[in-house]
Amino acid sequence: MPELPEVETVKETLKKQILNQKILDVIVNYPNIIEKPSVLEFIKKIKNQTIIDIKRRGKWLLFELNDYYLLSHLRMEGKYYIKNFNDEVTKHQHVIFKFQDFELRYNDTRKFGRMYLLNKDNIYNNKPLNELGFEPWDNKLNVNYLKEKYKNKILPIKTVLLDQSIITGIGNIYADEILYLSKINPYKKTNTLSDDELNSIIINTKVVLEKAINLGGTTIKSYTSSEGVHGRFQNELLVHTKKNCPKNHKIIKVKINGRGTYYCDKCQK
DNA sequence: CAGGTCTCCTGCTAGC
DNA sequence: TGCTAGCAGGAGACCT
Repeated sequence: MPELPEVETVKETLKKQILNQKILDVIVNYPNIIEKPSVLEFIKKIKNQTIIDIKRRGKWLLFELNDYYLLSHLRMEGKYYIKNFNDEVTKHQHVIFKFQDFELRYNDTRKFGRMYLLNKDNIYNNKPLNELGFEPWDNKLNVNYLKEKYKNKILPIKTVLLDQSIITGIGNIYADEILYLSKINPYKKTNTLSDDELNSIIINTKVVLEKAINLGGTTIKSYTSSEGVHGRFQNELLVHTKKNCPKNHKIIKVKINGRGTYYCDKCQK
């Protein structure tokens, strides 16, 4: 599923493909994908807008247009495909952007993804971007910041790592990997973490996400095909979906706040 | 305010 | 073999 590294990869790929393209028309086959504004207004406003730039904030894709920002969250299964006009439209292709020579199709099996079309000014101070915490590489993400954010949290650290308002971009898979590398038990109450443990989380968040971005980037060449992206990072996972950890201890699978969680109780204390 | 639960969706799978 | 109930999961809504 798309987490920060996949979104970063999608962004870089799309930049090579659709920058400076003008949206001549848009077709919305499943209206619920469009969160704001109404579908009619969305279609009316986006017509004749040109893709000036593509950015990323957390797991959000930001398409900068002349007068608006198109924000797109892929959630579980959202993907973008470049297609020809005469390619068959399959049942999971919900939003189709038509350019002069080809089209961009938003594909989403579970229909969880969402799009916003927002006025260009002040997007970072409005929903949905205004409540996002620091990017993993932001200098302001330090031990003191986490201490302040974590001091009243008695929830398990696994749960809190997924809170996008503190650090943005960590998803379920990477949370498990970060905690393994940090040698922290996912059940550990967030407000009991030591400074060293907080520092480990900050460092390993960057390590895990950077590695995933690099691996995703290497396989992105196949992205323009109808097959989509198959990042290689999943071959590098240490605990998530694994039977044994790198030290060959048995991995435990549990549910923490409804999320499948893999960890090693010998390596993670 | 913090935390718990429900909801949205569909493809896949365990179990009969 | 074929059917179905149940599960997975990011994030917002709603409740306590």
